[in-house]
Amino acid sequence: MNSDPIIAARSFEEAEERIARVFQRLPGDGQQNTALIHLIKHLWKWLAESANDELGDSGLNVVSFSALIMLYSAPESAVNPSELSQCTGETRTNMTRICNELEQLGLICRTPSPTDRRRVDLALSDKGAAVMDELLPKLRARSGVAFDVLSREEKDTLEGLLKKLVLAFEQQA
Amino acid sequence: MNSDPIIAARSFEEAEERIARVFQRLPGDGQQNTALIHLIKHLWKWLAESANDELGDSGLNVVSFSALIMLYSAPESAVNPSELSQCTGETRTNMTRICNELEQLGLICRTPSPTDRRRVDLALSDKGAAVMDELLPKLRARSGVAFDVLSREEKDTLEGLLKKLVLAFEQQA
DNA sequence: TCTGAATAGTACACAATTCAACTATATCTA
DNA sequence: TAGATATAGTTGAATTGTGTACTATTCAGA
Repeated sequence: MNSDPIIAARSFEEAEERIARVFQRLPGDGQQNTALIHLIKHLWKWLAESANDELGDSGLNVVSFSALIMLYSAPESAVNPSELSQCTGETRTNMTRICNELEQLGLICRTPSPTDRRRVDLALSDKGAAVMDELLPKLRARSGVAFDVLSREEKDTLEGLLKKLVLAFEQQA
Repeated sequence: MNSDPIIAARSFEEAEERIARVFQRLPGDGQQNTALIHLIKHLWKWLAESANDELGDSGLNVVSFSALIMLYSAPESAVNPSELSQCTGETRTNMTRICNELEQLGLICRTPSPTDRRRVDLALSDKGAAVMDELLPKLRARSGVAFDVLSREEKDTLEGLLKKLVLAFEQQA
């Protein structure tokens, strides 16, 4: 889809070489932390690029899609833009804009909260649910292919380590 | 620094709850992959926000800083914008703009490559090196605090798993 | 060696995101 | 209960990043 993809390694060897090259240039202590940061960044960039690619002509991108996931997965309960921005890691400002888009696409409905007049309750529309029914399997398949290089145990280990880091980071903030 | 920080968990419990909440809303198969994606995204967002915060009033952000790291770590060899964009994961377009900024700040020098007349050789200026001498320890300290929740063995494991994923992803692309 | 394909760098328009500020409402506390 | 403080949502300006297209140069193969 992109004419100038960010990550364009052609082969296993090329990718390894690139990583090694980056590491060579980061001497001294703290090297491993820096390496981990680079890996995490590249991973996220790839995941985002890949998802955006798959979403293609749906009019969605990875951010609006992740907002829809949250609504899709909790159809019974009301969700507010602020919660959404917390869950997705986007700013509230950006979430407002994303909700505008999603509303214009007819994928979500905004209604004033009956209990807190500052709030807006968000919900998937029928059309929104249908779109997600179609898109979710596609996206899962795409990321699944790559994640399947890890065994079940490795995924569990990775999840544990990443959670540990996220919690440490957030505790620090 | 930011008035509206993306990640604003107040406590360990709150963060755990938030993660659990996200996971609750992602039923079905592929759940773990989605969980991993969310963790990676949040981690990268936190790292970027944290670094940007530390960079503060230096006039740099996490992207221009990572470009400078590459130049700082290879002072002897010439580096081109394209290499830089590969290493940092930014588009070439963006790297051009970043180099413009860095040049205006007097942190880097652009000289035409003597061997390939399409290329531009980039190098840190003395001022650029001085700035990095000052900033690098700060940034390393900041990220170190959080990464230190992991033992040496855990970091090695994490690095191994992340590398495996990056390579798998890039191979697929 | 000539020609077509690939690469490096860039400019410009456009898209996405953030920052700062504001209104309205709710909550907390003296 | 009054006043201060915090939260929810939004807007407009500014920043940051991308898509497309272009020139110049190099490279690879007929």
